[in-house]
Amino acid sequence: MLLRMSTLLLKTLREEPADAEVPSHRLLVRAGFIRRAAPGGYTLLPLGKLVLDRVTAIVQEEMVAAGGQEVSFPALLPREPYDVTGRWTEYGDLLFTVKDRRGVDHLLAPTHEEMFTLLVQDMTGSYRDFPLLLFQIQTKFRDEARTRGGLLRGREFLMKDAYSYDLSEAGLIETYARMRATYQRIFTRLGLEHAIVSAVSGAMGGSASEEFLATAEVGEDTFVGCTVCDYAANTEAVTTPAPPARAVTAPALAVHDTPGTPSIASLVALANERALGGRTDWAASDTLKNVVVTVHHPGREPEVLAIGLPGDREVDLKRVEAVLSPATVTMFDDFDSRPDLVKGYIGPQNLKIRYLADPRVVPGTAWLTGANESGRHATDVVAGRDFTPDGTIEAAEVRPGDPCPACGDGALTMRRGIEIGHIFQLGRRYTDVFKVDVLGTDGKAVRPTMGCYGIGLSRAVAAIAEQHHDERGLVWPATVAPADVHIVAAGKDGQIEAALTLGAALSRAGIRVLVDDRPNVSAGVKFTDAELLGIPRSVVVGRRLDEGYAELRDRRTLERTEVPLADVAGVITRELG
RNA sequence: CGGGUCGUGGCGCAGCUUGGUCAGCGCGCUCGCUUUGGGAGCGAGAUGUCGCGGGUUCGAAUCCCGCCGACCCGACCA
Repeated sequence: MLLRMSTLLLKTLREEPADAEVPSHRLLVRAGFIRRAAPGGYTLLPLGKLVLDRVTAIVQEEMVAAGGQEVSFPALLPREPYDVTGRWTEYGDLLFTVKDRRGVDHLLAPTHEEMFTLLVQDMTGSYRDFPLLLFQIQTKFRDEARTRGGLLRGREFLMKDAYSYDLSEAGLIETYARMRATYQRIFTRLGLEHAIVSAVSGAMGGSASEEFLATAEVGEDTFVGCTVCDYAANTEAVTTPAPPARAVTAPALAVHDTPGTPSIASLVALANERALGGRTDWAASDTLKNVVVTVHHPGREPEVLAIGLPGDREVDLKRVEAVLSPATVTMFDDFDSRPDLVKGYIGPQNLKIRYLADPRVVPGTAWLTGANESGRHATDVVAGRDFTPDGTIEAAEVRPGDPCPACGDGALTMRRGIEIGHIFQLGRRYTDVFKVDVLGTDGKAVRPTMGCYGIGLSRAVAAIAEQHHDERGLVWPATVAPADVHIVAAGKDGQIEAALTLGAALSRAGIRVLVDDRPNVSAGVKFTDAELLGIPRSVVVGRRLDEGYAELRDRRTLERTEVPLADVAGVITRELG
């Protein structure tokens, strides 16, 4: 490959695009890799397309090596299969739907579980056809409420989605493990530093679920790690270690007048002021905060639910929803209709609604909490004596410094990441609804169990840019760079010709070459552009050409070395290994 | 979907409060000459439905209403 900048469709921008905020978006636009074309949609320019193709090739290669077979479905699909699985409605506003000229409903697919499963149903019949691992690389559509970050979150994006079909749980577990290892290889080859975090499986159902997060400050996902062990998890999936139950030593429950204290802060202040229970060292963590939420179970009446947690913690509704999935949860606000729920003064004693408590609320713990009367609170409200929760719930926000649930020794740290991959054991949700049965070795029907494995390819390009840049521009990993070497003809006279001659020689040796052969462009501009474009090595054919020397530059370290022109091909070939 | 900021040549911006030589600046682009190792110099040029639609007015980039779009925060997010 030999690209000449004199004819390449490329325009680098000297100034920052005003509508780009995150580094990857800014640099990809400024360096001429992408250009916005539609709300949440980007045109890949020649250089951007080269990078995406290299990313895609790596993914294809590893998927095939893992036993995957590539297929390709239409992106425009009929409604019916999605009605069968319920996703036409369950997917909600995120689903891009279209009507054809006859008014018939179609959708622009966000994922393809239905189509893959129907294909498997159509083309298999015997245990001999399994296990099966199919994948495709397809444009996916989601009517995102808010697109952001250029390629990071668009309404249209390129995704590799794979689905495995096994006839046994053991087979699924084995396939899942193989895909997990494959993903680690893929992301390592892409140069992406990543964490594998346990995730909740969400509305898709299924048991094991892990997300691959490329660490980046601009990432939308917060995940926790441990200072001691290798635990990593999405905040939704973090479990709280429960302290051991205690013997009841607290005195009997006592009710106090606490006027004007509907908030934890005001309650703690008043409790100390009045020395409730003889104490003046009340802290928010001594109080039990009781929050009322409305749980919207699909197809059922909403449930009003109370959640108890230490008063120094906020409720994290995402964590609550993760537990109660597929139900959605909102804060309850219709206190007028429930005189039994006294806003600001709710206690767990004698509640008429279901009450779930934070795991820290173990039997024997004594709390300062509401007395279920306006302007009154109670001290020494003891779990297991004065109230018994209907269960525990992971509702409290996770904080840095919280104890690690895995090793118990370390503290949790919080970092941000870009979700670039997600794998999970889907189970039989889809094979059940489509009644996919095949004959087993004993002649009896067996229902395959599924795994699902996705990688956002266009997003991965952005994630790579996010992790590999400096103040001068992009710094592509060699594995995905649009070219292996960037030859800069720095000056006048024969330098452009010499650069092109060198480029042709390298190209013949199988090296991807970009030559800056633009006439009448000053060396300074060419150097700046080379640094912005981020091709890992460049060769400057310039002032020492007459002496037979070129200059090699390393984009990452910015190191320069003089090399005899005749040796350039050899040096680069050696570096490429 | 809520809150905020913003839409003016390809890009970055000024002008808007106070309607009337305000359609302007820098970069980029074209042509000529010079220059050529760190975003060159001089000269001459081209490029705008001022996001879209309606309204007010003798007159609207400027005021009013509606819509669309972008970005940020939040909600949402296989």
